[in-house]
Amino acid sequence: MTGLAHPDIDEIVLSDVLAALGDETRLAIVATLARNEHAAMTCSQFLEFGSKTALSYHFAKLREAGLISVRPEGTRRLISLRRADLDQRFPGLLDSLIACHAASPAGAEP
Amino acid sequence: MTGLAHPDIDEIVLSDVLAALGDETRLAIVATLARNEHAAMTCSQFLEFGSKTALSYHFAKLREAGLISVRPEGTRRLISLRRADLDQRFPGLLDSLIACHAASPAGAEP
DNA sequence: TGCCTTGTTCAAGGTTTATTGAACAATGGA
DNA sequence: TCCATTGTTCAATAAACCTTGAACAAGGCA
Repeated sequence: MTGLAHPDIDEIVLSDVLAALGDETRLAIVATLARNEHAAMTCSQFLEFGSKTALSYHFAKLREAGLISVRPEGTRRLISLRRADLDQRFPGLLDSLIACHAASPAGAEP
Repeated sequence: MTGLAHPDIDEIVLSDVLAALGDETRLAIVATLARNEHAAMTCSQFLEFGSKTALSYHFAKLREAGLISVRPEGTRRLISLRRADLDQRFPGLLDSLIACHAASPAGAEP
């Protein structure tokens, strides 16, 4: 088992975080996670954003950048935003990003 | 002349901005511009970050993403952060990003 | 005029990215 | 046990990325 590597808090790199979010799909995933921080979300709840394979790829990107944590639970994976870790490493950044995305989502008025 | 196209304020896209900043070189360029917002900067002041050609490429990326404006002046180009435009489009984002970068620059302690 | 400086463009190259479909592993329930 | 569900891995592909060096354009100054 390779074991679902997550970077430590102080291994989270700003440019990696921004590169991970510099993609509409991953930005939408993170925004969705932020909107549902109370609930535990699984990969299959994001199928509107892409195929299973594509999602697996994007979740790996987000996990390696330190944005999300992935915890196996039975046959599925519970996904969550690393809100506390990110707030500690980059205070205010996540809120700022999410507010900006909410104010101008990808599919704004034509 | 193709004419140095700059996106309008409402054409600036969040994921494009983040993708542009998801690169150490461009992040460092923007941080430098933010630190010297009073002065007018030219391309050659950034040679520590890469070759002429590489810089030309990165400046084009930043310009197309809406982060900087480039104004020809004689034989050189005056580069500036689109601070006001960005603050209008994404309030607080630029300050947040710059603060995060300043708190954990690329070349932190080994 | 001629030269120097500043910066762009081009073609080439190697790397990384994002997507797809097929095959696989593991859990859980009938 | 068999089967459905969940999600990963693999190989392949097309596109985008970043860097390089050589060549070019244009302004300023002698």
